[in-house]
Amino acid sequence: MAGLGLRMPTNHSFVQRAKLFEGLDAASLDTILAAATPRRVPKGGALFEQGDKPCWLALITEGRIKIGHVAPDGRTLAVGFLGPGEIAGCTAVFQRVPYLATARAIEDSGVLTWWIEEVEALVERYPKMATNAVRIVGARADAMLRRLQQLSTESVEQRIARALLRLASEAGRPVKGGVQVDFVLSRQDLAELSGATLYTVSRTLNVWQKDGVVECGRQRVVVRDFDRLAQLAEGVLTLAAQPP
Amino acid sequence: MAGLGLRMPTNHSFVQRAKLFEGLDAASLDTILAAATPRRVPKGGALFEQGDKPCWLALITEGRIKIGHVAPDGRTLAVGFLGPGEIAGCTAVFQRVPYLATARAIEDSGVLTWWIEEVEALVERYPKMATNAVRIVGARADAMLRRLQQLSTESVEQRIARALLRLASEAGRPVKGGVQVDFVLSRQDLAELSGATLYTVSRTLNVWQKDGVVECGRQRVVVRDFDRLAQLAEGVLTLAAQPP
DNA sequence: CGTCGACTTGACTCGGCTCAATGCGAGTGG
DNA sequence: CCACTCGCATTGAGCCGAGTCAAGTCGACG
Repeated sequence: MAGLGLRMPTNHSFVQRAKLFEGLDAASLDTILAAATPRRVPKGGALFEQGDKPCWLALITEGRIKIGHVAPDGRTLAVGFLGPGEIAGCTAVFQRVPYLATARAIEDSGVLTWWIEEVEALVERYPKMATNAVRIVGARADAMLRRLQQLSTESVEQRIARALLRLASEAGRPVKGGVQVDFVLSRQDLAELSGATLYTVSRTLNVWQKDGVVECGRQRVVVRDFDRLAQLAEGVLTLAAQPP
Repeated sequence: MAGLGLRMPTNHSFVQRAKLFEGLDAASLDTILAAATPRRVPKGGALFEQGDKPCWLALITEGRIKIGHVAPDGRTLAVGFLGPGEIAGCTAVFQRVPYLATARAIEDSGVLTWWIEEVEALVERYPKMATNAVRIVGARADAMLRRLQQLSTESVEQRIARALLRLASEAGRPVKGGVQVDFVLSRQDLAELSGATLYTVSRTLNVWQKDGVVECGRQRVVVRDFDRLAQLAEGVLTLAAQPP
């Protein structure tokens, strides 16, 4: 806690805004913040690894964390990308089961962490946190169910469109002529998010680019036409290989 | 509460064993049971429908409930089948969001229900319930993630094998020469569980039957060889259409 | 300037979906 | 007790979306 200097107020505001601490008064928030350890995670570093027993909860203050799950056969599924204000590790920590995914920084990041013992003590002291946790975990379960539904009924093109739409709205930065996903995003990442191969993602993106829906470069995607991307996601529109 | 007669002790034991009420003392359990309304749900009846605003939580005491999610385009995904001792509706009720799936009785069933207002009052009074709820919802999120992984990386044959394996171990009744899934289970149901079509399920099951792994009839499946079914689930073994 | 990782593109293959026809078992009502 | 019927299940033929593999090209960075 000592030596944080100017960063303290910033951390305070993150804690204040986090859904997990919603409804708590200023004094409680102070106590909670006092129990946190700030950490830096370099690009490529892991916050926790799939299979590790749960040791801490992390509130992201800066940077971007990729949550990924790898199957026994080595194939990877991207669960999501988390940014400032979001919490990583909560399903594992609150359930006291091993992390079911790996959290890795895709750029230099900063987080606040709470040891699992502290989390449990805090929950005991502030029961409101438990009900907040149910909502957070529940929302995650809902999101999974929706993805499951989409994966089993929709085409790859639709799923890629949905993934992009979500990224652009959650982590979009306005640039001239569109909205850019605000972190490095490879074709491989998009493939892992949408349950496709990087080849199919590449082809699809190029077709869309020719039609002006997106503009893309090396590890970078700009959404140019939200409406048409939404239509692609709904399956109303298809651009993926029509005969000449 | 009056007029339950002999059923009371039975209900009590269900409440006692439910994960949601774990760690509560007898007096608390009595209070909780007193707040419950027992209900009968006829075969085909709905306990709640996808999209309804959450009104109650249900603990199943008898019968079998199918949880299904339908996509806008009408295709259905089976989330799972719940039996005695399991709880339906908890993700929606604790989050206070509309039910994201429909719960329908596939045979005449009995449940204990708690109105959402009562649930919230009980949680307020017994904070332990909130932490139990986090675990239940978290386990559901985990299960979804695992299915998502399987759906995006494994073959249809593997997924059907997994679905059957789970059903047989969760709701299996020993019969001579194997374990039978203890409720009516159509090919369509298996398809919705594994993300396949009923045609593929039918074909797959027939191949397995010829090899003695399962035995199946109208809305009925008996697992004869657990080991080989497990191998099929892991992808170590394949029976699905080898050339003569 | 060389190397390496990200990306593109083409050719080929095939698992599993679609559609359509038919079979079969279990209730139901005469 | 039989015939009807309805919903579940089987089976075949055909096709196509998307995965796989193999060569590339391009751009960044040391």
